[in-house]
Amino acid sequence: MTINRDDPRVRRTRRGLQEAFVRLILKQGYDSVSIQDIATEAEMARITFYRHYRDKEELLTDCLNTLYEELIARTEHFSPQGLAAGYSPVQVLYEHMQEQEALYRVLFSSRGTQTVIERLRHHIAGKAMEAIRATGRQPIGGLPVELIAYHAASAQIGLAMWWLDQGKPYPADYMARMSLWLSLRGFLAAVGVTEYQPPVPTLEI
Amino acid sequence: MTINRDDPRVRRTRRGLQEAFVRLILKQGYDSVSIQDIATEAEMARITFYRHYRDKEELLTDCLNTLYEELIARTEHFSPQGLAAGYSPVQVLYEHMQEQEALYRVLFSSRGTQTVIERLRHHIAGKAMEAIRATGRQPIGGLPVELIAYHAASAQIGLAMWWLDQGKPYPADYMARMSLWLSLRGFLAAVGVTEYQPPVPTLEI
DNA sequence: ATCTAGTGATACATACTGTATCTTTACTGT
DNA sequence: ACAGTAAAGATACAGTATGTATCACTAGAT
Repeated sequence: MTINRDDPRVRRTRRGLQEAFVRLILKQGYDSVSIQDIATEAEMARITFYRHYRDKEELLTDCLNTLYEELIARTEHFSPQGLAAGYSPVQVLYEHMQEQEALYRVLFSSRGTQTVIERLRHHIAGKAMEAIRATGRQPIGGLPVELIAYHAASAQIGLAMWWLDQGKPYPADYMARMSLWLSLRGFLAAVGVTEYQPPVPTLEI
Repeated sequence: MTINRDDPRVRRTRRGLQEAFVRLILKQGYDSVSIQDIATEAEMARITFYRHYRDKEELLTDCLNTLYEELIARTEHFSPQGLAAGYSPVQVLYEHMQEQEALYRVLFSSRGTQTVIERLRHHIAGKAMEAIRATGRQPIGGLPVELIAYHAASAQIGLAMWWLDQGKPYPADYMARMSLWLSLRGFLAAVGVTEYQPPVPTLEI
């Protein structure tokens, strides 16, 4: 007696619940949204929620899975060569974010722990900006300093998370030097490509 | 009639609650820990929790703030020059993670939305690994391919989050090209430093 | 030794969760 | 168009978590 997802009533209901949930999360944050809230916002009986989802978590996953699958489908076309050629899966990500801004905001929306990570990232980015200023140079191509700094800070924190998650496969000291080196010198230098130097992006085409 | 934090009983209580909370989060995940659970684990009356914290969220913040302050204090010593010289705030981060592994696991521990980000990061890292293989070269200095890939993927996603958070200050297209370029060429190239090339880190000292 | 402030025990109102039962409404296939 | 079926609505209820109030107890400061 499972529910038939092709039934138009079911599609309406599920879509209604998903959209209501997204609106509420953006308005008041994930934790403080109750299932009654979702049902009320979607103008449905509370019990209808339970006919489709076990809990809030499952509804959230459902919302974001669709988003994820959509993005993945679009990046499948890319050949590895595309990466160096300028147009890349990253481009697809940004386009997709433009289209699905609300859902991406939910995806990235913070819970308690996230704000501390945010502050940490901000702090590391600040250190990076100091380092840039200390060189006494202007970034080439008018690259915004903030952007360079957050790029580096995100890489450092992300790699640190990966390291813990993987059960610390390398020594901490090696990771730290490695992580910094990669931010300083970049992907191409890491694989020994020196003959190809991609052009610096500029704001005005 | 606020509580005096210098009272040894208060310090004991708060520390007990914090430690109990961390244990429970690592065991069963943030969402499924109730305040009663925390009190039981800390061997205290439930009402004692409310005398110190408004809710779970506040306790979590308290736990992580201490961690954050500790880390920040240690990175304050660094001059900007240190960054290029090899020893950096990143090194301090990894050392701190070694010491406070449990708390960092809580900090990075995932909620629903996080696992989708995780999958996204994994996917982008996969694309990056394809790109590395497509060059037909071996990473210099025996750098692990996975590490290079996750470094890049984290930077891309982190910068995308920053972009949304800042209210999309630059065009999506520019961000995408910029973000990719930074990963490819790195921080030093971005600020036009070509005369200094930091040595590639190696595993064995 | 005494006063004070923090903790424990108990109780209670409220809100949320998850399920059960029955009725009403909307879709499907013929 | 209509009968059969499956989903949604209405109502109710048990179980649990939250947040607060009151009073008794006990550890710490002087």
